[in-house]
Amino acid sequence: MIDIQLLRNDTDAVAKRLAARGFRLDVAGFSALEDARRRIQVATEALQSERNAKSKQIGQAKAAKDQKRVDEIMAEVAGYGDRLKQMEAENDAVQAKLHALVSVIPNLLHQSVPAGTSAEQNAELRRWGEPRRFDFKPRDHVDLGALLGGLDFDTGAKLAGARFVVMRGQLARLHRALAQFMLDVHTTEHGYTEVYTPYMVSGACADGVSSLAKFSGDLFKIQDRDLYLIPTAEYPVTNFVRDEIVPLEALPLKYVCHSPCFRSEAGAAGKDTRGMIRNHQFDKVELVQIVHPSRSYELHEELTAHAEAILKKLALPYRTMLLCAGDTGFSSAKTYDLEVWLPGQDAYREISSCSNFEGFQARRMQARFRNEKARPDTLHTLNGSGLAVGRTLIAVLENYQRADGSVSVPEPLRSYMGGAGKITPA
RNA sequence: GGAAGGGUGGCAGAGCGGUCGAAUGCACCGGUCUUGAAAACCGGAAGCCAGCCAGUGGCUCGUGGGUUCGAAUCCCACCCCUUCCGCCA
Repeated sequence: MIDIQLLRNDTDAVAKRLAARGFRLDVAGFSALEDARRRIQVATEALQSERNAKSKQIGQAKAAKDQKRVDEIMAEVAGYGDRLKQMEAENDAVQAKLHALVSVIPNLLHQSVPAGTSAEQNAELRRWGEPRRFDFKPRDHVDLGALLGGLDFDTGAKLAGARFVVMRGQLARLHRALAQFMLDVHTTEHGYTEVYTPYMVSGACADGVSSLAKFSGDLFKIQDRDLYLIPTAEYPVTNFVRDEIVPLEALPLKYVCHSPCFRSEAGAAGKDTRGMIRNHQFDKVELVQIVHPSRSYELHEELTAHAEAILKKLALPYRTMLLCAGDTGFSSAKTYDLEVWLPGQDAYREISSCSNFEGFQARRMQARFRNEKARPDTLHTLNGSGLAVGRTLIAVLENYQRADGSVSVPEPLRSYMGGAGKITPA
């Protein structure tokens, strides 16, 4: 949620900043609603105050055994109940309307975010690694998977439909090795605490990190229950601090979580249908940081570097993109995407997304810390993939393939693979 | 699934219709004392919202409703936790 005070005090400026990301704020509508809210809330609270004062007097009169005085005041308060009930209902209604309006407003963008409406306008900040030159025509992961006998999309489809995969043998093991490797690096080298969480969260948690009203269609919901399959471990992990006041000295909190992710891909029909680039279920190792507002941008850079470190250790060429205004997600103030080189697609493809949400999620979640003046204050939240395991598997297969269809195992993964140096066709 | 008990401030734990947003203890912060610390003593301190910013008002004792002039206290529903039994990875 954006800062409601800021929205009230400087509505036009906020509207202008929102326009930068293509969101049109109905300024007149908001102002009218806000005026009504102020009027009704003030009036309601004034009447409540009066009621409370008189009730207190009744109590005092009763204590003084002054029955005459009690009857007098009771007569005065006679009509209050109904009037109050009506005003409170009116107040609730306008508050709900206002909340509904404000909760679907996206975050304000950081000033470093470039203008733009689509991914084409994202800014490439840096490249690392040289895409390998093949002396044969490189296969994509689907062909490699078929050759190696470890990626089975037919059985995935038989079990659950399109956008599901079954992995077998050495490829299943490589997939596991990647997740283990990432967890080990982040815990031992980058200072994260490993966590294991539920793979379903309540609607309140979902609404804490994003807008459930706006994006519930992207999630798989459990029938007849207020539970959603998580689309990323960001959902459970960030909510660790919901409704909490974190002590200052505990910051920053740094968590790493390996989990499956479930996405309906509702708006992606026909996109990336080949292979396992875009599945309904995939594994991801997620980095989450809960930080002091004064350090969020510094730590955002650090977190991004932590994700990049995995790509470097695996010697996978990648580039770092700064998303433009139109491509930055609802809750984010600033997002870096890491794109890995995929020879099979002859393109860089997203493998990690690292965002600074500033206080946007924290305000939705009521996640606070006790600041230097011992007052509750809004936290900042960060997260990033470190990395998407399925896509990393694709990247390893495609970048490490040999002419005969076998695949070398990157050095850092060999100890996780029982020392195997390569994977060969079955 | 069955039975019982319980959800109150950072924690523990009173209160069970009326100056209760809440006793008390621990922890915490400030002060006195001390060479310093501890102990002792004195004092302070919940969160959210609104505001014509005042030592102002409202809301909050799991959540939502109800009764009442007045609810942490009474009634209803729901959620969650604990223990026991059953079942089970």
